[in-house]
Amino acid sequence: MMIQQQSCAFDQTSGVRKALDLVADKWTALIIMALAQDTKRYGELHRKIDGISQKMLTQTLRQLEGSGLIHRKVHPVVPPMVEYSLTLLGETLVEPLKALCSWAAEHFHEVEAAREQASTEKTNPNEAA
Amino acid sequence: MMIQQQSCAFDQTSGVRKALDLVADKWTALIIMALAQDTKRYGELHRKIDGISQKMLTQTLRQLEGSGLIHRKVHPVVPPMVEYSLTLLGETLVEPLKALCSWAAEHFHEVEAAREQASTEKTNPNEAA
DNA sequence: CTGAATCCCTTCCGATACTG
DNA sequence: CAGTATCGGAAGGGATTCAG
Repeated sequence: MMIQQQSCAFDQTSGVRKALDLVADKWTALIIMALAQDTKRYGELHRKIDGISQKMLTQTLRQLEGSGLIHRKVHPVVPPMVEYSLTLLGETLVEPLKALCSWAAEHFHEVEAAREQASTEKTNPNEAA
Repeated sequence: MMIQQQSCAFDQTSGVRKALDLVADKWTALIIMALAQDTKRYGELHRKIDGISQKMLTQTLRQLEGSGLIHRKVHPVVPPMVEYSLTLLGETLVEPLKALCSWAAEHFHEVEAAREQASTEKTNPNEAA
């Protein structure tokens, strides 16, 4: 086992990995973005993100809470009511995330076009002649 | 099957998903960031990222090439030499990615502190008294 | 050097059922 | 409503081997 050290955060892998491991959870960013607008209840998140299962929602929520990015407020009422909101730390993540989403909104057409072209080239190799 | 439409890209899930599906590959962002500096050969990337296997490197490289984010230039020499570089489209992704990495560099201490505290609270529940 | 292909183990994650 | 527990398929990804 070796310890590798680097000075610049995005010059090497370590800093990048820490960011991605947090965000690349496929659901993490969705939840952050959903909560960026306002506080939401468990069911609201479940309905809003919709593709997510209870398992993944709860699991990701727990992880985000443990990482200090969201706050979980339990209201002692019946039926149970739990509200999730971003912490101050969580709010700082919204900006970079929005930057990424803006990029996607702006360029995903080009990405899909490139993919289309890549498929076409595989199908019709004579194009390259 | 239902079609859900939204006006704002990061208001709903679809736009966010497209961005994350591209970046959340655990290796994709690393490669983009590695190439952000300059053109690199296969072996250089392999050495620089280092945690990656040949399989994942090649696989991710192919995917990025197919998405039009990187360019693959084969030099007809022996031994073989292949250089990878960002396309113009790929370069547009660097900015948002750096934003994310900057966030990580700036806040990952807080995240780890929160995680530490979360573990402590589980171990010592009497803290909350 | 660059890469393809296989094996195989691990993790992810969705579906389902159950609880306070 | 807001979870927890378990099962099982699917996918991710590492190690190894072979090839041009």
